Amino acid sequence: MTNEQPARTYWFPEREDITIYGVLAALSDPTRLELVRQLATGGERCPYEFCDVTSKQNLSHHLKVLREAGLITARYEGRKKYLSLRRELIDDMFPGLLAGLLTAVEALPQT
Amino acid sequence: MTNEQPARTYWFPEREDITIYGVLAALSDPTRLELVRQLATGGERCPYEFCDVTSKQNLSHHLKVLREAGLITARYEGRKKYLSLRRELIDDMFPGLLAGLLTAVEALPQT
DNA sequence: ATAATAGTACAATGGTTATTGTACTGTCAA
DNA sequence: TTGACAGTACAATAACCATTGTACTATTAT
Repeated sequence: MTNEQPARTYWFPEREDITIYGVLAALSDPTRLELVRQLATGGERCPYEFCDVTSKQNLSHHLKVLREAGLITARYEGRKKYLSLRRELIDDMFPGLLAGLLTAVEALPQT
Repeated sequence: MTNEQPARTYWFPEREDITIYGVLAALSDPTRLELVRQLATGGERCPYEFCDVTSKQNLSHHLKVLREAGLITARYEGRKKYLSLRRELIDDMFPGLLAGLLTAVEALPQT
């Protein structure tokens, strides 16, 4: 049988569902901050490209946290899944926040 | 007997002890974000001026978290204690972070 | 001295969360 | 069909944390 929809679909928060507390809490974890850093500097990524960051179960968990906080979105192309930062939205809601954060993260001693 | 020192002295982190993770974690709590907001907009404050934010024990706890994260410092003048943001240090280490954050917090629907 | 004020220390509790192991679904290549 | 790959769901555990209650210290005012 045919399935026109992507294999799995999730809930993504709208603008009014996103809070500064949720965003900050999502960003306050080293693993998630690293994911955000790579998405910010490298653009779209597939989840399996983050396998060196942590285990796949934990990766799935952290991606869920980032998604529910409103920080990332996903695009399905064929059978592949591409993650990306919701940069315009976050920059519009919290101007300077991501920029300042990424500047600080890039200046960290060890990548 | 005389006591030349302030009644209580604490450890305050130096620049090399301050991490982006600690700062973000400290800022990801609504209570602490409110304290930081008031310190940023109103300048120096005495702890008892925050009694309307939460209980004094909890206030003491959150101020400790903010202090150990490197976000605030204290000045003793006579018997009074004045809290303030370590604004120059944070702005130097994480440019744009506090500014973007405070912009977002000030834009929140309810203060 | 006594009471009031400002602040902290400590224990307890309930809730959250990061991590791991196991198991499952769906897709692709052989 | 079989196996490998990509990803998720769920349970369990351990750690962390926000909050509150009780008790304590130190200082000031009466």
